Amino acid sequence: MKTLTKQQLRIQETQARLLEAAEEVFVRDGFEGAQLDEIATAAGRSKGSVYTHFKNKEDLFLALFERRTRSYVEQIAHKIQKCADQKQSLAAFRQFCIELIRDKAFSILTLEFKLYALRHPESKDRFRRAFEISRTTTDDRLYVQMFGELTRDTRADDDLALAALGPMIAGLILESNFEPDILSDKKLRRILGRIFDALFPPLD
Amino acid sequence: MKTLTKQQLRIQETQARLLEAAEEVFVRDGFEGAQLDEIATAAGRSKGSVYTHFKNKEDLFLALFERRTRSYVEQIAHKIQKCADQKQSLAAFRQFCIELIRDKAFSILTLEFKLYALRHPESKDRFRRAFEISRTTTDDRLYVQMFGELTRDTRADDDLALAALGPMIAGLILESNFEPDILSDKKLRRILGRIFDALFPPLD
DNA sequence: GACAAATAACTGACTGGTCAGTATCTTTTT
DNA sequence: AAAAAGATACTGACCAGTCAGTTATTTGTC
Repeated sequence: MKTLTKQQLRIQETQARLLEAAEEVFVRDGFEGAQLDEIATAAGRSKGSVYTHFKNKEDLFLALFERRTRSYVEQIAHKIQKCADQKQSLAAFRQFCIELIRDKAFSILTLEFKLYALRHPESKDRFRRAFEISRTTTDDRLYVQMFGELTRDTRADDDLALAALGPMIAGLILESNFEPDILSDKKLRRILGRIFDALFPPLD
Repeated sequence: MKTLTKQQLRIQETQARLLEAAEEVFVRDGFEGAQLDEIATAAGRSKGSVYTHFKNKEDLFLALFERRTRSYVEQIAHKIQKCADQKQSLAAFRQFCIELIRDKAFSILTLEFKLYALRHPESKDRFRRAFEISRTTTDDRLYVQMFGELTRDTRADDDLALAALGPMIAGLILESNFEPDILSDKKLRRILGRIFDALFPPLD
């Protein structure tokens, strides 16, 4: 690892600060509602500085989402890789789902992001790529780790299960973040348990 | 039904037109992005006219959502009531879910609505009430119709099932509307089938 | 004629993006 | 080692465009 110059360090810090502040403001006010001035100020910089590091508001938004997504993908990949068998990795995955669901900021960001992408077809490709990060990376590793090579023949069914799991989690994210008093932690676990059992019946 | 004067008819028409136009624009551009001017023009009226019928932008948005929700609630309630037995009403409900999931405009509206409510605690109560319309009304009727009085003793489990069903559908709405090429109609039906079977196992 | 709906011009606050100038760090020259 | 030259992150004032909401006026119905 090569040492960074003072300037490079400063750049890194500025970008990190801007992204952190951006997350707070974007989550609170949404893309349209967020003001670059406020983000910059919260980051201890000026608005012009945002434009030194990012092309425009959208670019900042995208960078933020990519960073967050990448971080999550790395986390889950790391956890799954440490697991000894399929049962264990399935359990790890389930636990991970709960954490994901409980991450309110990320949930809102994702929603906001999807809505934005939907409404800006001209930049849809860039956004799609950001989502691909999570989909492709996790899916492949999960397949091998959770279902193993053994289940290749029943892959069609696993496909269905995975296809159902995504929406399921998205839905729980919605519900738990928007009506937190309705969906207690205990209930969330029970629901997830039931869903997992239904979608991934134990092999026999 | 009492006959309406010409003026009253005109008012009704104006409101209906405004709401229709509002739906189109709100769905396409989101709450912040939507412009009252465009809504009014699309409705064949002027912006000022919006303010004769609605308090402000938020009020228009809310009215729109309430109308749509109420309409859906009435539809499902009507369909379920026509069913002869529990099995039939469960099937009707499943079919209804598919229609709901495929209603892109309503899906986006709901999301936008939830995000708005989340960010405007001062009017959270009004919004909550709008959601209550669907929750309470459907839940109660569904209980009796789908599970009947017989299952009161196992109600705890049904509670869980219903609690899981909401998010599930919300998730499918998300997935199917934002990545339509991924979730085909056939797959959607299969997923729903699996979920329903898992959540509402046939009584024996 | 009274009253309310509809119009259209207007206002005022707001904000994304720009840019000329400054401060700070790095590289080159002597 | 010091100074000069170069590079670039950063600033902050500014502008042009936008848009929710208001108001004065007109139109149409009962």
